[in-house]
Amino acid sequence: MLIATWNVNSIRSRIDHVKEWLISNNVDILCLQETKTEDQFFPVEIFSNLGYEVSISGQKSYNGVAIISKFPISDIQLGFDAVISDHKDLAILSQQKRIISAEINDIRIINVYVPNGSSLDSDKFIYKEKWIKGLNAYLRKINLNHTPICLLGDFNIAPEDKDIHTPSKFEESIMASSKERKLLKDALGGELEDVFRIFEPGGENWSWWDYRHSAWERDKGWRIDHIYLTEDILSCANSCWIDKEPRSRDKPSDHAPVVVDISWPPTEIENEFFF
DNA sequence: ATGGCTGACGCTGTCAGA
Repeated sequence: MLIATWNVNSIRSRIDHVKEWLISNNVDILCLQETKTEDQFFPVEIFSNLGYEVSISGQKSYNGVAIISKFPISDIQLGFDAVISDHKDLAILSQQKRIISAEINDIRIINVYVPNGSSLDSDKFIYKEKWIKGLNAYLRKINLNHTPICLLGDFNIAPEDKDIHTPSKFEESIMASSKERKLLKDALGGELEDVFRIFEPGGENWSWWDYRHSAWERDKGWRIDHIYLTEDILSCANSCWIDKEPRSRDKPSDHAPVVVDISWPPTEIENEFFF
């Protein structure tokens, strides 16, 4: 089973790329970020005609997340609301459509678009901080159910220096600061593993290249799009990769999709092996 | 070479992203 995450920077501008990529890669579950459109304008039919179910949480112009799945989607949670209904910052966190989760094939899929934060001294950074703390509370609550979790999306944080093309140029700057890295680490709670790093421990693996400064042509990127798995599914993962092909195309998103291949559900043999 | 690109909105510019 293939699960993928892709910040498409407007689904309506990128629909042809997304459709072709889905077909040629036979992905089972695709989580999108920055769809940038209200639900009524989301091209649902294009995906349903390909045999996919679609769950969306969008807004005009900015943000927006969606789950596209070949398997039935159930127990959809839009935003933080239902999961952490008593959280102190819920009202402001709900203003931006940045998280959608659902049960698919007995896995809790949580698709996130973490705020960028602009710079560490901005109001937007305060929002980013609140948002990640909200995610932390959300994950603690979900994890009480002990369900397998796949948390994936655009985190707008490079977890380590090796996730940045020239780390010395970005010390303690946005997406690279120790403060953001700690917030993310705390939210993961020691239970969610960055599956890309299990298979690719080395550097020079980017998922985002700035549109400016010929960053793509010079391969000056960052790895800010991640897939995190709990141990129960992590042990079933076969590989994880960043597909740079869509970024090389004409009129691309500035992000490339990240894909994980999982043998799911686990076979009887594997169960016997484990227990 | 890091606010020297891109998309949305809606109009000839402004905001936001990262």
